[in-house]
Amino acid sequence: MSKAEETRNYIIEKAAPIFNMHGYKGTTMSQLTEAINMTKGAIYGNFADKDEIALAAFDYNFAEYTRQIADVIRAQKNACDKLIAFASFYLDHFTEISRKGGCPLLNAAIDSDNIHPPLKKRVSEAIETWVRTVTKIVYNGIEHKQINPNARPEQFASVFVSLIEGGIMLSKSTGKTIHLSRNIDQIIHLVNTELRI
Amino acid sequence: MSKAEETRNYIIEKAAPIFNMHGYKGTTMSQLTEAINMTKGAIYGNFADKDEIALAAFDYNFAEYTRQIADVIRAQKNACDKLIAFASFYLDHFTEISRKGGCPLLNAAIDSDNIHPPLKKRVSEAIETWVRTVTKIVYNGIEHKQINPNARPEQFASVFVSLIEGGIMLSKSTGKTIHLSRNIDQIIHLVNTELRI
DNA sequence: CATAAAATATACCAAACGGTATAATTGTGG
DNA sequence: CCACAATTATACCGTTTGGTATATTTTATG
Repeated sequence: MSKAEETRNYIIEKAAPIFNMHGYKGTTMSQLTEAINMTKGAIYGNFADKDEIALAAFDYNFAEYTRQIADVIRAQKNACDKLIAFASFYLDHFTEISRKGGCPLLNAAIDSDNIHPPLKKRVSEAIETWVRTVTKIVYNGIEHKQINPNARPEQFASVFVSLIEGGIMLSKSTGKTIHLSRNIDQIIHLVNTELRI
Repeated sequence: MSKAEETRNYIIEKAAPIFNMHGYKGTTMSQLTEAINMTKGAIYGNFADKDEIALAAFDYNFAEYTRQIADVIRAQKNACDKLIAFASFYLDHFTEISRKGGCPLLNAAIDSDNIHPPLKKRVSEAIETWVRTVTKIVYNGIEHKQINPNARPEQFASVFVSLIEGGIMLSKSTGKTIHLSRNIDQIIHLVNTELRI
């Protein structure tokens, strides 16, 4: 990794939580220079504009979650257990997620809407990727006779993602973890009663 | 209603969708003067600062939904039907909701986080009010022997609100109504299989 | 170790930001 | 219809915004 790449990664790493916490418009170059500990000239030597940093920051945040979720899923063999581990990840790490400003997917989806089309497009794709991941787990479960063949994978995926995102929103906003906790319970209940064979 | 009140309401009415679409930081006084068709001096003659307009705009948006939802709920007698009508409202009016920038509760919750504590507090209270409304419907249903006494009202309420908000987020971001549609189906299914007697 | 190239800091820019003092206008009660 | 008060428009303020030209420093290479 060249020096340039290293610096670029360092900037993204520091900028990512700032953008996630304050949003695109809410994040200023001054905040970034302070957090990154570099001058504006230095940052602009590595990025064309604020947009490019914001997009890279979102990609970084999303990749970080993707990586962690992938680990959690891989650790389970049964499709139902994969889904439960997936959902439980958010409850188990809620404090940390909260400290970093909440779910980047949810934040960026709301934040980019009407103010940043390129970011919105990227968020939209990330969401679809995520829904597809859940859908695939269910299909695989059906294939391996771990999940009821009457299950509707797409239907389940939308509900699954919504319960997680909705739960994070409720718990983050009210400061009460119980909402997310109830939603994860619901997911586990759904998995065990409607999916699991 | 005095002239001053009338003007104040007019300003709020015009400002509300702007704030809902672009967020607090994303909304500028220039955007407001243009939409309201008044000069900055005139607006500042009716409001102390941007904050006051933003808070009033959120209250307006929330009240607007509260009013419509109340009508929809009142139209049904059975608690289960109230819940289904409540949820269906969002699917039936999704196009309009989308055009106005999505759910104000969700938008303001994300938008105010880390950048506007007074607004965040108000959003938090609004969310709790909303969850409590759903909870009460379930409790009333149990009381009137329309809902299974083993139902858990608080659990259901968190799931109910999350499925709606999560569905709006998914559908709004991806541009595909199907996500919200699946979630409303899930709510109806839950009501009919787990709540309804 | 000299030197060219790459990266960073300094100092600045125009534009847009939220906000305000004051003048012009409009509405209103006698 | 006049006079006073309330409202709105004009013109401006200091600050901050994202961004850049240029000087300085650091890094890599022969």
